[in-house]
Formats: sequence, structure tokens, C-alpha cells
Amino acid sequence: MKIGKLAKITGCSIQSIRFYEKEHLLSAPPRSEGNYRLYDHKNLEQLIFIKHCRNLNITLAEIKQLLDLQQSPETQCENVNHLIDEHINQINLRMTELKKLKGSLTDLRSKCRDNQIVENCGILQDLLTKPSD
Amino acid sequence: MKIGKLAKITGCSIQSIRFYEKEHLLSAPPRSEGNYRLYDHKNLEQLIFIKHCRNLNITLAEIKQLLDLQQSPETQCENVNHLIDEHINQINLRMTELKKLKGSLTDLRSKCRDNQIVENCGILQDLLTKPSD
DNA sequence: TTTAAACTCTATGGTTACTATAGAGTCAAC
DNA sequence: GTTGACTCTATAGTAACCATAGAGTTTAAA
Repeated sequence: MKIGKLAKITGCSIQSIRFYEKEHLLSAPPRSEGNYRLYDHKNLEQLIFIKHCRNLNITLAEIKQLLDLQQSPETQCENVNHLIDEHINQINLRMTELKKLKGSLTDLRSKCRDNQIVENCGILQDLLTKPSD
Repeated sequence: MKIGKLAKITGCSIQSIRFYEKEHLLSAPPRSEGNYRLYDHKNLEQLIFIKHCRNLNITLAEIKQLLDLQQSPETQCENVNHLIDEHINQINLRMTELKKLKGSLTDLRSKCRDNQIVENCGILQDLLTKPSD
């Protein structure tokens, strides 16, 4: 299977696939006579794993850790659990931040009714003076 | 006022300030004999404005728009309102995404109890097979 | 058989909003 | 006169790709 097909199956872009290979997340496949990458089922599996992780916002560095762990099936998997727990934590933090931000923006938005001229715009005035963290 | 003091007052880093200047968000101040940047109250105001916007996650490109608008005080400010509305929208979208993501991760996390070996880890197994978008 | 379209290759540069560093110059105090 | 704190420019790095150029390869149709 050539790279275009792999891309279509997995929903990754061709550039991403080559990028993952360069970053050693994906093992380098053999090449055809014309120097095209030729992928097999194993590569496909690996890429799907990566894609799933990316869909969950897991970073490439973390995916590398997970792939390393898969190489030693007898070790304890507490690191895997910890990694996922950490991500859930991050999301909670981010959501709290976003809620605050939304509050600030909503507050700011209420400072200006439509159809003002810039000079009288309460939003711009607020941005000039108020800290809004 | 030299750059260090401006940085301290505003809470921006010195590099950020120079970066904003390079990007034309901050007007280039006059220089001392020794080529040091010398800021006045006007520059301070401008930087505070930028800082407030950044605290609200407004991008540099958008800040540039807002600064441009300030230059023509007689135009309608609907663009300002629209910009803020859009940001509130973005936050809502992002929060929805994050909620879904958290659901997926929590689900995934439940697949493995602690103290398993990697080979039996339900999390890694799920990542290999399940789509989890 | 030629040739055009579709695919792939590498290498490079761009994205966002900075941070970090190197190496040099400036300024004030002791 | 020298130490230390400050500033200058220029460059490279960050994350995770995307876009492009310019070249080569393969497949299909004319």
C-alpha cells in the first residue's frame, strides 16, 4: 500500500505520515523500486494507534512513550493510567480557564451596544483601562 | 522609561515587547544615545491595551485590527462587537470539544485498573482498536 | 507509443506567540 | 577601572503540522 492509500484509510495527511516517520513514531517502511514507501498491515495498525491518541489530544512525545511501553509488554502499565489521568486533569484546568475567559468576554461585550462609533465604544474603552484577567 | 521598567509595570516580558514592536503592534519608541528604547506614557497605554487583549486570548492579528480601528474614531464599532462575539463563540465550541474529549478519556481510563502489566492494559488495547473521536 | 494525469519523492519555509541564547555594547556605582 | 546590571541585535527553538517547489515515477488514455 502506498502512502496515499494509507492516508485515505486513516484520515491522516500524507505530510503527517512522513512527519511521524521522521519523528520515529512510525517505523520506516521498505521502498519500491521507484523509491515509494510501501506500507503493510502492521504500519497501518501503528498509524491508527497514533491517530486515536491524537484524537484524544495526546502529544507526540507521549505517544512515543506509549509506543515504547508496548515494546515491553511485561512492565506495569501504571504510567499509561497516569498519563490518561493527567490529560483529564489538564482538560479540567483548561475548562476552568475557559469559563473564566468567557465570563470576562461576556462582561466586556455588555459594555457596548451595537451601532456606536469607535470613539464611544465601551469595549475599546474597557480594554484601554481595565485589567480583565 | 527603559524597556525593563515597562516590562515590569505591564507584566510583559522584554522579548515580547520587542516582538510587538517588530510586528508593528507597538510603535517604535525613540532611542537614547546608547540606542536604548525610551518609552513614554503613550507607549505604556498601548502596551497595556495589548496585554488586556492577550489576557482575553485575542490574537495579535485581531489586536492589530482593534488598534487600527482606534485610529479612526468615527467609524462604526460593529467590528469590535463582532470580534468579541466570535471569541465567545470560539470558547463555546472549544468547551464542547473538551467535554467530549473528557468523556472519551474518562471512558478510556475505566478500561484499566491499576497494577496491570502492559500486555493486559485495557487502555492500550482500546487505543489500538477503537476510534474514540 | 507518446503523452498527460495522478501520484510520490526530498527539502525548505511558514504558521502562533513567544522564549532562550550568544555575543556585544552601555551605563552607574564603587 | 572594573564590576554588575542593563540593553542591543540576531538567531534558533517550541508543537504539530501545512504548503510549496521542483523533480522523478507510475498508470491510463489517445
